[in-house]
Amino acid sequence: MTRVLVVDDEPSILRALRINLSAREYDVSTAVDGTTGLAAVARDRPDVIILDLGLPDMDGTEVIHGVRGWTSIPIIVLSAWGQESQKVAALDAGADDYVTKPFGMDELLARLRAAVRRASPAPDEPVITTADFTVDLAAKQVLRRDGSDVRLTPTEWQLLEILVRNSGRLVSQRQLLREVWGPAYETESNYLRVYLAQLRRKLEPEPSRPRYLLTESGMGYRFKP
Amino acid sequence: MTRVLVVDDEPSILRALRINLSAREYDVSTAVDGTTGLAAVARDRPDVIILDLGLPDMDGTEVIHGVRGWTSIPIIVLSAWGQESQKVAALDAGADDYVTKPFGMDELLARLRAAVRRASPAPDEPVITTADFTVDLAAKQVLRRDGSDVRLTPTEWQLLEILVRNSGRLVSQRQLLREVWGPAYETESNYLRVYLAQLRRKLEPEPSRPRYLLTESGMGYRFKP
DNA sequence: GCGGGGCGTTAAGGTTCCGTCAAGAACGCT
DNA sequence: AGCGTTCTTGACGGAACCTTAACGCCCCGC
Repeated sequence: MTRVLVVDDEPSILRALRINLSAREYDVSTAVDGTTGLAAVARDRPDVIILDLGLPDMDGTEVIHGVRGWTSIPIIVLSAWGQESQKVAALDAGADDYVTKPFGMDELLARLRAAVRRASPAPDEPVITTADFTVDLAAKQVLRRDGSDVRLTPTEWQLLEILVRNSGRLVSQRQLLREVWGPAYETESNYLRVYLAQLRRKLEPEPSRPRYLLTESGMGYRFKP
Repeated sequence: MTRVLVVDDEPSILRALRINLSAREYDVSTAVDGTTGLAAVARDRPDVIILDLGLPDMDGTEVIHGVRGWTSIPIIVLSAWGQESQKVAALDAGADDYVTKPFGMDELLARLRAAVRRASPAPDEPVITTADFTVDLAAKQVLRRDGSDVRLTPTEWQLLEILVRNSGRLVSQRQLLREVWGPAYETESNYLRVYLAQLRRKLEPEPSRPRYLLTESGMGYRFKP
């Protein structure tokens, strides 16, 4: 769940944001001035900060500098209309975006999504580990326990990937054939026998007695982690 | 020098931006519609794109999608006042920022700086070391173990940089071709064979038996540190 | 006990993919 | 304009890969 920290001294805005963000499955925390805001950043480590420039205790750019001193958490600045120079100063201080009040909630949410998207370029990096090997889907690599890597051909890899992505679940022969070879090959179960044997020879400690790549006779195959 | 591509059909805006950006040491190129804009992106590889949504030939979000399909170059969208929903659509399509016309030049410049700063930080370690050579991404330099530097052509360097930045991960041929030569060359795997051979001749102790620049037949290439 | 279907294994052919070389075109610099 | 570097393009031998067929095994029903 994405964590948002809102730093603003106006209760009405705080309330509006809390309601709208919570409704969209954000985890919201708030602070009413720069000092507690900086403390909250350090404590909560939010994924994104919404910062009002008009704070009672310190200048907005100071808060930005205070945050940028040690982290690159995205900051979206909020402030009253006009104030062109303030805008420039905030962006140059290290803010990521700027929204002028009054603002549309949809726009703020869109900018929020954009900021979070930019900050987290690696959406998922799944690695499946067994007692004998690890499968790294992002790197397209299989490593043995001793660190040596297993060379897989494109077809072998496609097959393994589907089975691993459905870890523990039974995958039917038809589905495997369709996803690897195409819909026209749904009955060529020969291919599966050949390639499963090759995968077992490369991955299983005892290929003749499979521990990870299991056959469910007449139905399909299953990867057991 | 930072390269900026401006896509807009209004000559006055084009002219104003060209003058202001050039004066601030940006390298400016322009395009007057979406089609030539997309072509210019592939050809010029700008560091940032300023895109007007009101183009004569295609919808702005289409242009954004066309760019986001293969690269994450920052996009700053320009458009007439109001149009809240357009704003949201553009940001969700992958734009990085949004400025409404009429805009202050100072604000645009500040947002430009913010976009460039976000896109090109050097947060990770820019030096990769192997037993035979070190790659310094920041200095764009490769040094042999004995200290002599390896001369790489621009294309060789681009290729090596992508592989090194994805150290250990498999990079598909399509991705390499797209990022080095552009989306139109996705099938020219010939180029990869030629340049990989050249890189190996310059970097590998035994070019015919590669240790760092590995081929995965039918899938892509991998840099192994 | 017998036959058949599903599965595992192996190996040979044919196809695709890769490494290598070289020559001409395009580019940049003086 | 001339020169050197770099990029593009084509061809070829060899390696890697996919397809296909054949054979033996096991389990199950008859």
